[in-house]
Amino acid sequence: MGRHVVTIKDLARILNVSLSTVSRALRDTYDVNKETKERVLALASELNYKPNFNATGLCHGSTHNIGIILPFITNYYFSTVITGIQEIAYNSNYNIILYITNDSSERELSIIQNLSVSSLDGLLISVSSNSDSGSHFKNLIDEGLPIVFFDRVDNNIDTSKVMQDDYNGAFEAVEHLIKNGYTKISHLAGPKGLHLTEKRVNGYLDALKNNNMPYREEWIIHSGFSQDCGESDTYKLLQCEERPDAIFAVTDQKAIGAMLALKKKNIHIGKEIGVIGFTDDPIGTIISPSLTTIQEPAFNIGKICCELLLKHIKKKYFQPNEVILPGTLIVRESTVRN
Amino acid sequence: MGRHVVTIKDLARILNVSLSTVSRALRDTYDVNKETKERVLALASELNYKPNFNATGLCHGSTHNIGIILPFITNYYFSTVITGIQEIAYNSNYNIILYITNDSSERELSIIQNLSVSSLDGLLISVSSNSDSGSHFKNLIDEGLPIVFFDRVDNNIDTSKVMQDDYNGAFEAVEHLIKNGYTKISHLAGPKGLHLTEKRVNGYLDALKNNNMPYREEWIIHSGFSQDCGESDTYKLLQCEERPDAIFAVTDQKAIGAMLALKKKNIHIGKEIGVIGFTDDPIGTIISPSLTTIQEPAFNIGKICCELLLKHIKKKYFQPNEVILPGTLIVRESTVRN
DNA sequence: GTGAAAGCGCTAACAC
DNA sequence: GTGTTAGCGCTTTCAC
Repeated sequence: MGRHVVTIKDLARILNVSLSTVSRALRDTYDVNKETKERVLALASELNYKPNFNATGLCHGSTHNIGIILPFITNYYFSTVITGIQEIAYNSNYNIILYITNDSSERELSIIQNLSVSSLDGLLISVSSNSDSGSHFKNLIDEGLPIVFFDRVDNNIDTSKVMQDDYNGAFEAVEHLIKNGYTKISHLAGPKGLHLTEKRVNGYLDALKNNNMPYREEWIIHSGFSQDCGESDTYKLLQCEERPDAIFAVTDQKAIGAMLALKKKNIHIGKEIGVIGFTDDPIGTIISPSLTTIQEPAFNIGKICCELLLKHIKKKYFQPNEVILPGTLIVRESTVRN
Repeated sequence: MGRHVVTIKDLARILNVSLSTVSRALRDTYDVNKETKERVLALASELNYKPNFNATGLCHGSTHNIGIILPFITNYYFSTVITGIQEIAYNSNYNIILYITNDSSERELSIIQNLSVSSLDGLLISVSSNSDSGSHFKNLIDEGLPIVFFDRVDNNIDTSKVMQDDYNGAFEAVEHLIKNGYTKISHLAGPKGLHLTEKRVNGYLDALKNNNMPYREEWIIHSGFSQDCGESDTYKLLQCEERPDAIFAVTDQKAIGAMLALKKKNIHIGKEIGVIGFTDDPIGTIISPSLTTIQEPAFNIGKICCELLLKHIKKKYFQPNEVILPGTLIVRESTVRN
């Protein structure tokens, strides 16, 4: 009961061999008498021996823990990314330690400042809006901690990054609207200062330009990622001097907010105003009309950023790598002008 | 660069005092000369000293890590519970290590078997469907690891549990349907063998009985928690000899599936067939008609189970505690017979 | 009030 | 092929 866990010492005592022999047998390394090894392994499994990670960690200077710092887990995108990360980590025998910032830059800062570098082998990060933690990330990197950014990256830091193709996704979304006959296309953008926001805005602007479509400053509104922001921004859009006939939202969440606003105003989605999102949250198939969107490869982003991090951990000087995964246009009802 | 992290030794050398003095100063314990202490603290903060958790863990036999084992994180309920857990853990300086079973009992088993008890101070668990890990949980407990179950509990194990009031929630859901004039009430139940499933079934049955409502075996269908299950089960329900006029679904996800099926069959939700769920997933306000449901206190469940676990960790023989949190009926459009 | 030394569980030279 | 020993970073007696 009293929490006595079996140690290597117990095994050695019982089998009447030395600690090192047990250690060697357990790790299947060096030459150990086959028979001895089998006896050790048998006893270990019988007594349910498990190595103490604190001890192995101390010896190796490693912990088999990787940290994840991200804004939220309560949305489809992030929870799916984590599931992807976890898939790779699990198969490679790494634990994942979760830190949630609630998209608050203060919380993010406090997490990083209190982070014990020695209790982590590596770190996966998606920064908060208005993050001012750049220099702290740099400190961590200087202390030798491998870091990979995903989705919301900090562009001033030279390390590996994994993200969807924000620019081309936005470009494709807007071209889709244009092809379907919409001519006054607005954009519900993300918070300013986020790399992802900027990329999607640029994709939006370039698609308009490339197709000689009109652009008005009042058609682009920056705010948070929430559904509520999408809803209230849409009311503003409806007040525009020149009312838009289509909305490209930076995320599905905001697109859903927009649709709710349009419904409340009895505006026919698709026919009167087209709506396209970005994510492919399953909710887009449940809402009516269903939501056209750019699908993000969330699960793969999780897998790939974890794989990349593990490479960094294994090779001391692995070259920083930037991976950009393409999105896929998924056409549904919200952009059909029937 | 070469990953040299500042240690207590560095501080001692630089300040020309002994290791123990530094250690004592840092932990604000024993008598340390006020001035010495200040010097140590100043240098520590200047050099950004962080204790090595592996080392402190080894000394104390503790790690400040708590594990969470659960089926999924990609749904509203679980991701919200985790956010609650994280809130408490963060404030108490504990890390959370995430293990996802994908609702597979094999994966769950493998996770538990490979769990190094010595790398965890405690464990929070929501079991997978068809879990057969009971005896393994018992082993962990015998080894002295504090465990708290939440939501999906294993009833054969004597330890703390935190859950919503499944029985009364179901009871209230069904009474609500009855009050609104529905008389042939069906139940899309969860997988057999899960305590939660059973409780909700019992609440359903007792509410029918108490109100002298008819009950037919064909009106209750057991299957998984997914939306797809809800959808296909609903088609079965529509084939019943005596077609039900209301559906109580074990979760909002299944209720959503049911609504989708009803919509495809052009059945008027509310008027022809009422639908009520259990969770209060935000999607219930987005779908049309909006979904009546029993709200689960997911965030609080997370907070409370984490608080309870911390109590177990601190007191060696803390009495197992069963906490049951009430749900709240939230009436929306899907149960209105307009 | 401070230092020396042992030890947490394990690994890794270094002997033999 | 196996044992001995030092040491990872820190805490904690036990001296002084």
